[in-house]
Amino acid sequence: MALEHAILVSLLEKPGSGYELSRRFERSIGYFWTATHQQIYRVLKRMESDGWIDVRDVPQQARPDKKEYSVAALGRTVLSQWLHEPIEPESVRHELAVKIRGAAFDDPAALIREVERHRQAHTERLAHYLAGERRDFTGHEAPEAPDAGRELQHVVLRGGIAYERMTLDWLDDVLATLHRLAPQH
Amino acid sequence: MALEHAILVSLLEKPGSGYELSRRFERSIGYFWTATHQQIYRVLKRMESDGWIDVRDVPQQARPDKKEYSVAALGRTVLSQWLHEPIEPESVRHELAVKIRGAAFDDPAALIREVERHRQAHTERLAHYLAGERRDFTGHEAPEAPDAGRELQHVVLRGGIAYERMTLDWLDDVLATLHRLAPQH
DNA sequence: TCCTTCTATGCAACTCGTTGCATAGACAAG
DNA sequence: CTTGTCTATGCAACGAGTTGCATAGAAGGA
Repeated sequence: MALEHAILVSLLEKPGSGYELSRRFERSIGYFWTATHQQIYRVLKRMESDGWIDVRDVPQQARPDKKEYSVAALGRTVLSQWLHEPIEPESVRHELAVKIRGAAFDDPAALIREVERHRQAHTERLAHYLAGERRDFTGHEAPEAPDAGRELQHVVLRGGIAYERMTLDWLDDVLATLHRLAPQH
Repeated sequence: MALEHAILVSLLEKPGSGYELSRRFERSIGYFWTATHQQIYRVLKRMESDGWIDVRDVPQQARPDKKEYSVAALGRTVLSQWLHEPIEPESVRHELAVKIRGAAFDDPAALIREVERHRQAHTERLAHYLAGERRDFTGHEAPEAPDAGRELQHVVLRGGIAYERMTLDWLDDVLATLHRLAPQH
C-alpha cells in the first residue's frame, strides 16, 4: 500500500488538513496517485493514532476550523524505510485497451467518438501540465545549489508530459485504425 | 468494474478455463488488465450464475479435467452495452513517481539502483512486446479484407510498445536527474 | 428567505483485490 | 520413493477502494 506514503510525501512538501490533501490529490500528487476524501480522512486518522503524523487544531474565521497535519519523526522513519524497499512494476489497468480489443466483437466505428473524447481529455491534461511547468519551472536554477525537491518534482512532471504526448500519438494511431476498419465513416 | 468485461473479451477471442484465463492475464490481455487466479475463479462463478457465460466439463488425459467457459448470448449483450458506455480517464497509481518526489526528503542517490532495476524490467518488457509483434503481426494483410480483431490487437500492442519506449526515455531522464543531485556517485 | 456553493469532516455499507492456504492428479528428476 | 513442478480449482480472511449519505458554518446570489 502506498497511500500512506503519498500522504507523507505531500505533508512533508507542505503540512495541511485532510481537505487540503484531498484538493492536492486532484492536482499535483494526484496525477500520480488518486484518492478520495473519505479514504484520506480514514488513513489520516490511522496514521495519527499510529504516531506517524501530528495534528494541530487551527481555528479559522470565515470558514470552518480545520485540523492541520504534519509529519512526525516516526513518519519520516517509515517513509525512509519505504523508500529503501524495492517496489514491483506497476499493475496496469487500461480500460480503454480492453474496450478496443472488445470492439472486434461489436462495432469498431462506435468507439471513434469515445476515443476522440479521451483524446480531448488528454490534450487538456497536457496543456495543464505544460502550464504548470511554465509557471513553476522556468526560473534559472543556481547550478551550484540545485533544489532537490524542485528538481525531483520537475522530473516527475516531465514524466507526466511525456506520458500525455505518447498517449495522444497512440490515440491518433487508434483513430486511424478504427477509421480504416470502418471506411464508411 | 471491468474484470468481467476483460474476461468476456478474452473468452470471445478464445474460450478457455479459469486456469487458461489466468495464464492469459499474465501475458496478452494481462498487459492491460491484471488479475490473479482467485479473482478470476470467483468472477467466473458469478458470471456463470448470472448467465453471461456457459460452462462445459472437459475431461482430459495426462492432466486434471477442466471447465471450459464460453460467452453466452447474454454475455455478448452485456459486453456490447459496456462498449457503448463512456468510461472515465484512468485513475493513475504511479508508485515510483511518489518515491521520486519522496526522495527529496531522504537520499536521492539511494533511489538510483531502484530506478535502474525498473529500467531493466521495462527493457525486458519492450523486448517481449517487440518479439510478439514480430511473431504475430509481420505477415501481409489483405488490404481489402482486414481482420478487425487482429488489427485491434495490433494497435493495442503498439500502445504497449510506445508506453515502454516512453518510460525508458523518462527513466533515463530520472537517472540523469538523480546523478546530477548526487554528483559523488 | 431560500438555494447553492465552498470549506471541512466523517460514518456505514459494500465491492474489489490481495494473501495465505488447501486439495489433487500426473509427470519428471534425483 | 520422495520431492518438485505443472495443471486445475477453490475457500477464508483481510485490506483497499468506492459509493452514498450526513453534518455544519459561512458566503453569495435569486
